[in-house]
Amino acid sequence: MRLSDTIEAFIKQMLQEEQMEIELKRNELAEYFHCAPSQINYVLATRFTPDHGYMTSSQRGGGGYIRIVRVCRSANDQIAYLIRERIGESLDAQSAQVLCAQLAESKAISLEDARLIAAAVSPQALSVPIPEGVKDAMRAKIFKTMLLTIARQKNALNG
Amino acid sequence: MRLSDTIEAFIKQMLQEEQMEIELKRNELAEYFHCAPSQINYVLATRFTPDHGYMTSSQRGGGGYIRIVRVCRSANDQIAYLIRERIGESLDAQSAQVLCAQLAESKAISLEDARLIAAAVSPQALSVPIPEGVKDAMRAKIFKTMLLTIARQKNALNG
DNA sequence: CTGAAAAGGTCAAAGAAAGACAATTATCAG
DNA sequence: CTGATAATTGTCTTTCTTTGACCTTTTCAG
Repeated sequence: MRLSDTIEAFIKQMLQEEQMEIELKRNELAEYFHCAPSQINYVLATRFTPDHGYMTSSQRGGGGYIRIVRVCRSANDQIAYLIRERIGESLDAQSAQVLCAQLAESKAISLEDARLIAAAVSPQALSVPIPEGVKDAMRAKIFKTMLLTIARQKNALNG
Repeated sequence: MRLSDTIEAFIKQMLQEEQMEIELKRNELAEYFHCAPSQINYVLATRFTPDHGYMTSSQRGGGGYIRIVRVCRSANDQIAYLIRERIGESLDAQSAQVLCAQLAESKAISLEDARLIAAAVSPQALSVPIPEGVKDAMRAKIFKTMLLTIARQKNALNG
């Protein structure tokens, strides 16, 4: 297993046990995992972004820290945000995958539905010879169309 | 016996003994069989495609891997038939709709899943400026990829 | 006030896989 | 025998991870 994954898991563990908000010392954590301090930044940059459902902030100098907050939205808000603001006209493959994972993890949609969206917009599913930019545009449309469909189906149940 | 066949058999052996899902190192496997690493890609591309009932994914970089998931299907399964025979390389919008309706009607998949597929391959979702023929090719791929995902989820429940 | 110490940030380079694809070689049907 | 198809190899590219050198901000002692 990669070090980055281990660190990611460690941080998520902390977030589960404690609560939605933790504070950590970059140097201590780096020391603990015997890695360069900037490795911590790498983990945050690749696994704790807003797309992943986290906000981070930090303070330098004596007594400095890194704060990680888990963002919590209702399922409806989250879906609406994605459709109206986040996705837009273009979505690359990697972001799509991250967003699907996040939707499932936050229980905004079921894991099964998340996998279905991920499958539909995966590079494999879209592997025809057209420019990458066009694929991103199509990915955005497919993603939004499917999200809308899921939202409608959810509402049909609840009323 | 050709090397490719040996590698194919080896991977299938792993998939039977372990479970439906394995992870392997491309370089290790290539080393083991004394062949070029790209040979592994060849085997995957020719023998572990969606049409064969497999899904593959991979990760590059340090700690990279190739993951292969077998979607166990009974030969007479309607989903398997669609993936292997019916859909093929190209599927127009109208046929896609009909197929979705039939799948739901015959209870091969749930109504919700049928609607999701229909949404994903609808003209609306695919409305970007590319030739109609390319869209049909893409529709076929999306359809098959999603069906395979559903099949996998179904038999994850049963065992 | 000021400068050293204590954080954390940035960025680029090195390393570690896997992917793409062209070129070559083997096999096989006719 | 020959042309087509399949298999094999090699080379170059892309992606992800890890490290390290250098930069900026903040605090705090004197």
